[in-house]
Amino acid sequence: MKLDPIPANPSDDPFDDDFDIIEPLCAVFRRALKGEGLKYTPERARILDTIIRRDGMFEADQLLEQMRSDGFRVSKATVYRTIKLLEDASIIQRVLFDRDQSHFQLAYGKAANTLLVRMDTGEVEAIEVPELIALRDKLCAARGLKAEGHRLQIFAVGE
Amino acid sequence: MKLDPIPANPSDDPFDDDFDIIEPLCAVFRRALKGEGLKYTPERARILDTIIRRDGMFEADQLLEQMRSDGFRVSKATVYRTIKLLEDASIIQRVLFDRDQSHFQLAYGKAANTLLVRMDTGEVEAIEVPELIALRDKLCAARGLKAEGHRLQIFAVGE
DNA sequence: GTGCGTGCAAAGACTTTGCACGTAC
DNA sequence: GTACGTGCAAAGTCTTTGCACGCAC
Repeated sequence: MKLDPIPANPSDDPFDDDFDIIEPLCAVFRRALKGEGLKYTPERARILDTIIRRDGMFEADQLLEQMRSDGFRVSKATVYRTIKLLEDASIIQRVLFDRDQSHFQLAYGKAANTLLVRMDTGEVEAIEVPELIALRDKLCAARGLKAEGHRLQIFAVGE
Repeated sequence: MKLDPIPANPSDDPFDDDFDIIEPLCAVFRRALKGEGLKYTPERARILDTIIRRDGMFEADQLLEQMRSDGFRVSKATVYRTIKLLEDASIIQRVLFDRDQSHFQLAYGKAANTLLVRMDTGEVEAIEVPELIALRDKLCAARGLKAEGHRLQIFAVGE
């Protein structure tokens, strides 16, 4: 994929009002930015909105392509920079199951560190596994360590 | 890291006889290569041997550096090409917990899919967690799926 | 108005590939 | 002797960064 120069924008104003129809997360992001002395820009709002609409795993340039096909002017650099901010704000999290590219998913409000990956359909579902915390803490304690987090990916197929 | 040109070789003959002191895995690799009509070369033997001696997680250029400091002439390209062959032969497996680089580990004979990553020291230990299989199978069964594999990373610090 | 943000191009980091020469079989 | 392998350099990908202009606060 090799698209850097931004194509002309079909709609004149890239900043219109329905970009934040999903209020809560935008508010979270806004607050996080303000806390760092950073600004809530149309581009950042759009990017988060696009992520929310996708509602699934995404890659940086999927996001870029989708935004462009939706008629938004955004640069690759801004997408990457915003992804980093969203990660810092714990609104999205990096997944890492493909060696070529980083994948991300919404993470806010859930500790989505267990993924059920369907190898036949490609679907990825974030699931809750409370038992894992106990298991992980036990394993660490047995070695004199303190668990700070974990990540589990389960690969499955329908039967 | 930026070292491509191979430095002059301290020992004249890069191919001496103790490169395959650990017989079994070399034999496995040799057989796998023969099966594909490929050749068992000194470089390939050395690379596998170096991996076995390390006995832990490794990255492509760690391998390269170690081989060079051991006095072997090998190129980056050959290391990458051989890693791919070893992966195909299921002798090593790719780990993916760092977004910058692929990590690998010996895979032959064990299913090392749980990693304990020490965030303070950077150490990574592959551990066995039999309970995980049952847990994972249960989660899949509850959704009408069949588990094919899993991968767990636990992040911890000393206390 | 100031300082952060954006787009663009270029640089970076890891990995892959084309080519000519060399070697395992 | 032939086909595969190697080293080197260059190209490829994904991601990051320097810079000048622009906008949110």
